[in-house]
Amino acid sequence: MISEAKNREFSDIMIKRAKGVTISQVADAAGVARSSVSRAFTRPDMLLPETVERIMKVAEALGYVPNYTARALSTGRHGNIGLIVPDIANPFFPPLIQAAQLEADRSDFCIFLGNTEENPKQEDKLVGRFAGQVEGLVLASSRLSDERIRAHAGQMPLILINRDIDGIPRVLIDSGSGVRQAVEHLAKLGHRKIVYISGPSNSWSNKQRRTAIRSAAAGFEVTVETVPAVTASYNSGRTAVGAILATGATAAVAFDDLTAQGVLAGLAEKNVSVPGAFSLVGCDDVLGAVTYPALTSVSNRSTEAGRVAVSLLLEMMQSRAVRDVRYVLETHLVVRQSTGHS
Amino acid sequence: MISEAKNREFSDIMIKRAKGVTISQVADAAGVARSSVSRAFTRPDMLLPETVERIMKVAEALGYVPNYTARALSTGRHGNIGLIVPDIANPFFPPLIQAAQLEADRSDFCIFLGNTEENPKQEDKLVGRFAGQVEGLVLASSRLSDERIRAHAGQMPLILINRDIDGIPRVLIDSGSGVRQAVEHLAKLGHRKIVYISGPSNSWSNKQRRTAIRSAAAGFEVTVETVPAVTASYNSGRTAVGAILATGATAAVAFDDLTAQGVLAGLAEKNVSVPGAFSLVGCDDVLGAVTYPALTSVSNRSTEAGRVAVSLLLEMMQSRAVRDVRYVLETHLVVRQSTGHS
DNA sequence: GCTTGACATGCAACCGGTTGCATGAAAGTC
DNA sequence: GACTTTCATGCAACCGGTTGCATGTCAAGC
Repeated sequence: MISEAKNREFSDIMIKRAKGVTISQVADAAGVARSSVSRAFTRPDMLLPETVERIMKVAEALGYVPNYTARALSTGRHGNIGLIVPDIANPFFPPLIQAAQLEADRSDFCIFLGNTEENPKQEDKLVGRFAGQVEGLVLASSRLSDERIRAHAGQMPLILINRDIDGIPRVLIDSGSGVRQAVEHLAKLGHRKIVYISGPSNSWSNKQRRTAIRSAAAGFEVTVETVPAVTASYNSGRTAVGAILATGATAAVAFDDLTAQGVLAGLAEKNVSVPGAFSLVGCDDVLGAVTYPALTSVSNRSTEAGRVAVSLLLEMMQSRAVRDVRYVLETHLVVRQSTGHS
Repeated sequence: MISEAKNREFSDIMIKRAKGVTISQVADAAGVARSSVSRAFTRPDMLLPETVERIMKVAEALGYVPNYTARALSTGRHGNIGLIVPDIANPFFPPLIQAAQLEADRSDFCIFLGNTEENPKQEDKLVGRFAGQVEGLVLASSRLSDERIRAHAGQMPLILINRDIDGIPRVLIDSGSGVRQAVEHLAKLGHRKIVYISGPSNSWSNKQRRTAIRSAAAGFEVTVETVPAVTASYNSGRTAVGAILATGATAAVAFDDLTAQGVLAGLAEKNVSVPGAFSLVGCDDVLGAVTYPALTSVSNRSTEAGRVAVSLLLEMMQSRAVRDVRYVLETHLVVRQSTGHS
């Protein structure tokens, strides 16, 4: 199971790592002041072109690389932004992270990633830990209290994704629009009683979806019952199946695709055919065509959310002002094979 | 689609962010030297308990938070490690990232995440960008050349995941063992000709899997043909189906589950039943029970790989020595429903 | 030919901590 | 009581850059 290289006697070698070349060494070698070397890298227009060239040549030869930490100390700018998510392993987040990173990269910013395991304490700790090292922060689906978020927003530029707090710039994926379409779709298929399989109780999206379902159902003369699934996961969906069937409903909307996937598995175990005997709709559309039957789901716009959040953050950092932005991304229903007539 | 808060007239507010409290302010307020404040936080045993307590009280009252950037500049330790992956959206990586983060967190380290989009240039750029800000680096499935990796390893502690370079500590997921089991499994089911659907040509795992299949096949009197899928993705698997069927093989092993999933879709489109008319094995077991039919796959140990890599890195950073470690994680075949008699 | 201005470069302070060494007071030794 | 030891604290240099201001040079202006 574990194997290491044979030649253990040669295996411990002291590191002879090149202790980074500094600006002073370049300055000496090039016969200029440290400030000139600094300027050659940051404001070459202040120097004679030939001076810049000479410095660059020497720097190159010596293998000089600017030290970002030192630069950050004097300028206050580190070129990093933090991104905190509750669960990287949830397929909703990787595309968001990817998009955020891409957008950050366009402005030469690096992303500090934090994973909170859905734990507010861990989230608080990470924010504190990031504080000195990033210029701004994006909190995706934060599990923190409004007060804590406000407190952190007072310390540094902060953008929220899927969390709606007045006065703090936020990007919201409005799954309400898609969820309403889902209810309408189910109603048209003849379903009269549906279940909402809820997600984490401190999730803004969960509240939003539950509310949207209730209000939409009222309009279509459909009754709704809520069955909790505790966390957003395959297993909690699977174990919720008993409770779901006990309600007598003929269709369900799950908090997210992961939960829906668990429900699909649970239904299959109980030999309830989908969509023959039961219709199921997911949310976030992260599994879509992959499940069997292919899951009808509410589209997600996590990629755009990540991109927009970072772009708003960068703008905010640059203007050094905070605008009360509320950027809403609408969603829609993607019909596949997991829904049918009642 | 886009909505912003109504009260635009109030929306631009200059930031009045608390400009961080410094050690000097705490020192003045507590009537001690800056060094004492510093020690109160880093080596309280050097000070009288009552002095520490007084300093802490003042610091608390002022809302002092140590500046990690400044600390890093003088100590050379920033408490960050970098993790670079080729594609966050590939389900192989999130569990790895999560495990790495968890392990780092246990020692109070933060993770800098980099996504290279499978692009060596981007990877090189990110490494450079991280250089000043992290104490060590983990490169997962690096797409860089051996030379570049060696160069970077000379600059800072570096651990590789799924890349086998002599002299550089590495954690390898040996899919060879699982792949051999897959070939044996297929041979026992009566398959005499199988296809290996290859992945990225610069991927170490790809080479390893291809080699393992060939050598295993020889032992079981099975012939192997290779069909390229260019990148590791759903689409490239799907488009490869024509070429796969053209070989006349009755079974295939795909570079990874994503590719296999695409192949499944492609086969379904062509009305080739799985496992009735064709058997398929994936790799990495990231989709497993989710596909239809449930995919037989080679287990992945990405979680352990992430954990072990970070733990080796931390050890290496502490000892300031580099050991030629080659940590191998074996895999095995997980049989599900996508394989059957020929 | 002297003044003025533009401009390239250098000087030195600063960012916010850390740390080796010096200092001085209290405690211990004979 | 003088002498050493111990130890809490302060001093000041340092980490590697950035930047406002001073300086010196050279060409243009009159």
